[in-house]
Amino acid sequence: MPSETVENYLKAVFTLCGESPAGEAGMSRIAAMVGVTTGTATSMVKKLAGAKLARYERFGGVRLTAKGERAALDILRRHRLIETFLVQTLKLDWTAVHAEAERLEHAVSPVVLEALDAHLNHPRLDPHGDPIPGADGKTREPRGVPLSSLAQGDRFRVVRITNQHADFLSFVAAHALKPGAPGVVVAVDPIAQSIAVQADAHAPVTMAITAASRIVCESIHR
Amino acid sequence: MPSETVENYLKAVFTLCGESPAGEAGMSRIAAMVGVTTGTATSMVKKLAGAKLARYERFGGVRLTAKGERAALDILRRHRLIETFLVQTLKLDWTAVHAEAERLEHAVSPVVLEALDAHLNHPRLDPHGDPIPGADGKTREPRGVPLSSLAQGDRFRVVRITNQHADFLSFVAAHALKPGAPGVVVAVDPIAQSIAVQADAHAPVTMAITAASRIVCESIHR
DNA sequence: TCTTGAAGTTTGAGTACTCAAACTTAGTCG
DNA sequence: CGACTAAGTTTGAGTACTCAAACTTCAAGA
Repeated sequence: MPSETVENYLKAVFTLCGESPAGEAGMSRIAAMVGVTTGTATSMVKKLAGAKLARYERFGGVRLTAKGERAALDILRRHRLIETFLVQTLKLDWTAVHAEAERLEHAVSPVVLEALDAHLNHPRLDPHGDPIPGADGKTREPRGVPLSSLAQGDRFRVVRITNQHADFLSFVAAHALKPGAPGVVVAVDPIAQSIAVQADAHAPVTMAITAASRIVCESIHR
Repeated sequence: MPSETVENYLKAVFTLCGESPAGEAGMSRIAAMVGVTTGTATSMVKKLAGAKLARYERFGGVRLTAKGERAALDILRRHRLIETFLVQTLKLDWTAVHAEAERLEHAVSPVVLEALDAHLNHPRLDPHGDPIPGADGKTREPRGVPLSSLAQGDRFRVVRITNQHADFLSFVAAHALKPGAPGVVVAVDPIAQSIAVQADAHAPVTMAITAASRIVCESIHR
């Protein structure tokens, strides 16, 4: 059973691989995500490789093995199920549960996890719209495109927020852009690299394209 | 904020002090409860003393300071609230939740804890009948006497089980002696050091006086 | 009083993780 | 090409916790 520390590295490598086009994670990004120096990350990645959880060679990128990926999906399942529980059952604030789940995910046993899953009625999405992997590790990615790819006048519905920072989530919530919310693209300014959007019955807000890329939407054709 | 390890020592010292007539905890018992060697316990107790959480002198007993006691009660609150949650909300088995709570108690933040407390409607007893300390650390001990102190023919109601071992709890459950259950003392044999009891509408069972001392009851006068 | 055994303490070493700082590698730009 | 830089690696040391084993203390009993 991997240690809490190893689990955190696994999660970091997994998400970074998912975000990078090459499907590889760089050392400095891993270090930043886990919150350690790059030296520490290097030695821990070696450890992951030693445990056959990751593939890695000196000065090359890091990627998970099938075994490592399976472990990462298990952690993700725990994390997202806990987030769902905290919001749905305990009524905690949507923007605060990520940090809480981060601590709890290492302490829930399989028994508690499955009981939680049953209690919540086997949810498939967490409060941020992220898919919850099944007990078998299978995940169904919700389809959608980044808000940043839409054009002026496009109508959309938010399906997912892919940046868990509390500040960003508060921003999203403040402008009524939570998963499920419908809205419209008011303007796109390629020079300023910004996009203005408006959730139904809310004031419009302008944000950078980079920020909008973290809000995943499906377009509404009417 | 005390580490997970320190929290475990605190809990051990607290319970042992509560159980001992002198109100002191011995090193070997602390070590056994935490699951380390006595040498390790000695050095950790020194650390507790250094942090003003415990009072201790070489070859003397260990006891908690007011600060240490406050911390221990906080951990106990977390532990018992979590146990209550696991049984009441997640419908987990009464006999299995102790171990689960042991892992989770170190990972719940004050915010989650209070949300849990509200969700459960501020319970005052956990599934074993143990009192749940308030957020202020105040505890109301349920009154009762050990089953072992009753005499033949005495009718009683179980109020609390003070041995959390899964085996013991299963035994208790198998004979319908869970907290709240009414019963009667069938026989007491001082020579064999045993006591025979019978829960209403169940078969009688004979157990050692030592075992019966872990079942706390209130007698029923009718 | 002397011995003995149980309980407690100390020491030295090991594991898991961390950092700072010196160093290597690989790619980029003048 | 050669120098610079960003990224990655290595080293040496430190923290928190652990054990095994040698040692000390204390309280009895012979």
